Amino acid sequence: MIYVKFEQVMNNVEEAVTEDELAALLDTETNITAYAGYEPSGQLHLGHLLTAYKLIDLQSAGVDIIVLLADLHAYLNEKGTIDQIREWARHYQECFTALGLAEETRFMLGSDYQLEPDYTKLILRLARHTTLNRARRSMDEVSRNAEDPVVSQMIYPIMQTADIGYLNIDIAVGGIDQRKIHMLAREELHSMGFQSPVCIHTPILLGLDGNKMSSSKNNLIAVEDSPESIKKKVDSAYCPARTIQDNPVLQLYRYFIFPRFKQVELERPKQYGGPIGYEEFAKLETDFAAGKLHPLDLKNGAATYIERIVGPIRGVLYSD
RNA sequence: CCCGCCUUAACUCAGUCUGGCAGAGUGGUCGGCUGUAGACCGACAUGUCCCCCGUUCAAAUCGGGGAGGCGGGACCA
Repeated sequence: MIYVKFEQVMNNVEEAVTEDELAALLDTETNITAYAGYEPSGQLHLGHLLTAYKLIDLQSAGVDIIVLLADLHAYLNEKGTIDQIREWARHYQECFTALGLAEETRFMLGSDYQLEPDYTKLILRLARHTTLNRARRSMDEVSRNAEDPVVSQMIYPIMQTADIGYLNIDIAVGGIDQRKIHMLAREELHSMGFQSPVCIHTPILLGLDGNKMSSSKNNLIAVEDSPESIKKKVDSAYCPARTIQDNPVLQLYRYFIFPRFKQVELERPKQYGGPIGYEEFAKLETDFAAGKLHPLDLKNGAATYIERIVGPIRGVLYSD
């Protein structure tokens, strides 16, 4: 049973640091806590879902879940005014609830505790032990302006470290872009007498155009996208025939569709072979690589199934 | 506190000396070619020229004031 839990938690994960520690944690009887933090800014998109679904995996493995709506982090990272960010935070919580996190999930707003004296002291201790170079490098993948960083962006990683210690987190979940901050946290927390968190890192999705995902380039699918919008975005996605390397449409199948549907049925015009079904991603990928599956049929199916995943979330969001 | 440089399209930047319709590349949108997208070809759209005041028939451009960024200097009993 434990092995099954571990397999589920490790599915579609870029890395776990370390797998042994993770297995040991899942093996314990005592309650353990996992968390992921999100900067509330911009629409929630498929990239966010990757970590959110990982939290759900952990939840079903018996782990307590904290979702941190990191309003102060977003502020420190120049994502907007506090008021704008709070507005997004409310929206994020609605989205996370809608997408299937269980009722007992704890949602926390960073500012609810990050201004407490004890927390502040922890920040100062961490500041005392963290070099500027280390803090800056840890933010390379997280901050937008790699050059000309502001001091607040140096506070960001030590606050994230403080969160993990302060909230007694056993497992920190995040995209692989969080890696350097998490490694800093493991090192610093350990040397300061806290336990180091196990870290689970999900892949960073490629944008639909094959480049880095960016809200400003409109190459991502948001949970609020209409079926028409999803269809249009998938249609225009980069998808060279027989190429499985860095193919954003195949990513949709790997990370979203197959984990949720046991049987995937793709429509296809008779002249090209008629409908075809798959039970696992590997087989679909092999067929695509062999040229047995045309990109357009792949896209049509992806749009249909992604809508089936995102549609219900959108439905809950707009039900009131 | 002092000195120098920078700020123009979503991005990177020309243009400022010598005032005269706001530019290029990348990106974007639309179309053609492909049973998808990309590539390629064709077309289209970019805008608070950092802000304010002044000079002028006319200011991105000249003068004054200010803001933000970058670099240096000075201070270091």
